[in-house]
Amino acid sequence: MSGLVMSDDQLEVVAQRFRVLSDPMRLKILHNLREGELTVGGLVELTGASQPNVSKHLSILRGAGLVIRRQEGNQAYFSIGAPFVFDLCDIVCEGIRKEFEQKQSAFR
Amino acid sequence: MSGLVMSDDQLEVVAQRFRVLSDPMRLKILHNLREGELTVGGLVELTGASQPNVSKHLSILRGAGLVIRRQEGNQAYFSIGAPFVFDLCDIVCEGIRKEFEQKQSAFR
DNA sequence: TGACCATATAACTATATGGTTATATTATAA
DNA sequence: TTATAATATAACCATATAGTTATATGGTCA
Repeated sequence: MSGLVMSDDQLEVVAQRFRVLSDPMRLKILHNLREGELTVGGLVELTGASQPNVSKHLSILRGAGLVIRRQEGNQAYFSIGAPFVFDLCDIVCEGIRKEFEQKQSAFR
Repeated sequence: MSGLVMSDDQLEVVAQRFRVLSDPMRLKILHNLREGELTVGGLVELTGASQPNVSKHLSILRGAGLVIRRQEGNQAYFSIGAPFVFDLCDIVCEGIRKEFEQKQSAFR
C-alpha cells in the first residue's frame, strides 16, 4: 500500500502472500518453528498432521520465502525465513483483542 | 503468536483474518478507502467491479471489523475500521521487496 | 400510495484449495 | 547393489470461495 497507487498485479501479489498465511496448519507450522529449526518428521509430531500434508504446506511456505530448507543427510531441516511473519500475527492478534473489547463494552 | 502457545481455535481465528485480506479486490477496496469514506457506488466506479460483488466484499470486510458502515439517506458510506491493515500491507510489501532484492543479488 | 434509486441478498457456476492415499525420490547403511 | 528411512510429489476428492445474474430490501420523493 505505502500511500501510493497500487496496480492490480501488485495487489495480486500481496493478496497471494496473505493467502499463504490464511491456513491454520501453516500458522501452526510457523509457530512451531519459532523456537528453532525442525525436521519434517518433527513437525509431523508437533502438529499432528500427516507427513505429506506437512511437506505440502512447507513447500507453500517456502515458495513465499517464509521458511528456509536445509538438508542434512537424510533429513530436511526447516526454519523461519522471514521473521516479520510474527509481526504480522501480533498485529492481527492485537486487532482481534481490541475487537473483542469493543464488543464486550457494548454490553455495559 | 506473541511467544505463547496458541490453541487450534486461536490459529483458526487468526488464519480467518488473513484470509479476509487474501483477495485482491478486497485489498483494492481498502486501498481506495484509505483517503476517506466512500459509498458503494463510489467503490464500484473506482474498482471496476460489479455492484453485488463490491457489496459482498464489503460485507466480508465488515464482518472482520476492517470497515465501518454508515448510512445516510439512500446511500451507505464505508470507511476504514482498523487502520492497522495498512501496517500489515506495508510489512508484506517490504517483505516482497526484500525477497526480490535477494533473488536479484543471486545473479550478480 | 407508487415510482425510483442505492444497496443487499440468493442462487448458481467455475475455480481454487486442503486433505488423503499411493507412489516416487533421495540419502544412508548393510 | 539392495534394503530402509525421510521427504517429496501425484492423483484424487470434498469443500470453500469469487464472480455472475436475478431479485429483494430499504430509503426518498412525487
